[in-house]
Amino acid sequence: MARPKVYDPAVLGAQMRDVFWQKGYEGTSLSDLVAATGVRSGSLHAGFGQKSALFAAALDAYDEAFLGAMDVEGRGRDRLRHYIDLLHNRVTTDPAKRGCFVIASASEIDRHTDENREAIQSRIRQMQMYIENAMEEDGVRDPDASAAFLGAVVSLLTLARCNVDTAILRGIRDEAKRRLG
Amino acid sequence: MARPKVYDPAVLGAQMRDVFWQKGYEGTSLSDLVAATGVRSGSLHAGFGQKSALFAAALDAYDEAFLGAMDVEGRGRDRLRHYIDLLHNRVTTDPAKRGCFVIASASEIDRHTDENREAIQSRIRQMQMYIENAMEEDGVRDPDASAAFLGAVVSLLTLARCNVDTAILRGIRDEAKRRLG
DNA sequence: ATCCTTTTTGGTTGATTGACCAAAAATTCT
DNA sequence: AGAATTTTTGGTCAATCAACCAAAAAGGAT
Repeated sequence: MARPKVYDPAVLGAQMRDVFWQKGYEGTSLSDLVAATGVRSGSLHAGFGQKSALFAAALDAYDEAFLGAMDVEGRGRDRLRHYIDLLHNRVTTDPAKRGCFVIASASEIDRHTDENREAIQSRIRQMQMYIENAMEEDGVRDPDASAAFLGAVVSLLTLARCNVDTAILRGIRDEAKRRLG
Repeated sequence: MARPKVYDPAVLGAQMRDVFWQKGYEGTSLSDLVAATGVRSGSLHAGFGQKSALFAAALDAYDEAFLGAMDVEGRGRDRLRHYIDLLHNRVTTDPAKRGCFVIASASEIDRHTDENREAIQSRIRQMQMYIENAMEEDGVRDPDASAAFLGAVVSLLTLARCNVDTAILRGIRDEAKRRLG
């Protein structure tokens, strides 16, 4: 009884995610989004809301890549070893060197709305809990080791954008695995 | 034989540094800079050049805080232990939670000019060499340990902005020191 | 005191930004 | 076919952006 949407909100979210991912929040304009999606600004506003809502949708579309990727095989610290291998591999083979959308967004967290700020921080907290839970599968509760592992993930994803020597990224990965015992 | 500058370029650089530091590169406008410095945009352009040159000056004004702070007492890995203590302390007591200007700039590195991109990366490289040199003072050459320490610094400075549990920041600091032996 | 040089002022520029809206188009249901 | 409903189109809107410039102001040198 109504005109159907011509775009798929899910693929639209993914397209916007890629733009925000590469250009940052302030760095992407509405017209950037229009150019990347082929959807006019009027439709974007009607379908989602203002810019901050577009970003929220982009963040949702990223979950599969960041938190979803944590569903990796193994148990306990084995899963963490596989996870950081996966991250390192993904990050070093990305020709665009985009690093991680969440971490990049965290670095410009001041410029987000309260709502999106919370959404970003929540994802980092989820990462922290994922790490702690994985270690507890081995009966290990070591807050400092968890923090160090989270730090390794964060630094890996940050430095991936910076053209640093690849030996550094490898070193961070290997040390993180070594520390797990 | 000419009208003297009414502003001190050094303090002007420091003022601009603080604005860029808090708001990011794209996030700060010329009028932000004018408001913070009291110097009109015409003078800024005449004295420095376009926006990217203003940022370069701000980056220079930061060196004392980032690389200059590495002149901490001790030798070898002792110096690294003091350094990360200093960083942790500085970062956790900053009410504005600004983290590190260089790391924050690295996260939006795509949006900088080639020149500033290089300036940012160069500072990270300097940090890496500082770490390696410090370890070599103890006769230790351990690229993975250096990478891990650099990772700890980067993650500490990144997460400092994100309202994460302070225990995480402490954990990252302590693990970095522990790994040094 | 007057010239000379440089800084500063105060403004304009054209482009771009995010936000919004009314009218046209598209589709399903009756 | 026509009514109802939603999306899309294409545009406007004020605000802001970075960049630049001519003229006024401020000294130091002579």
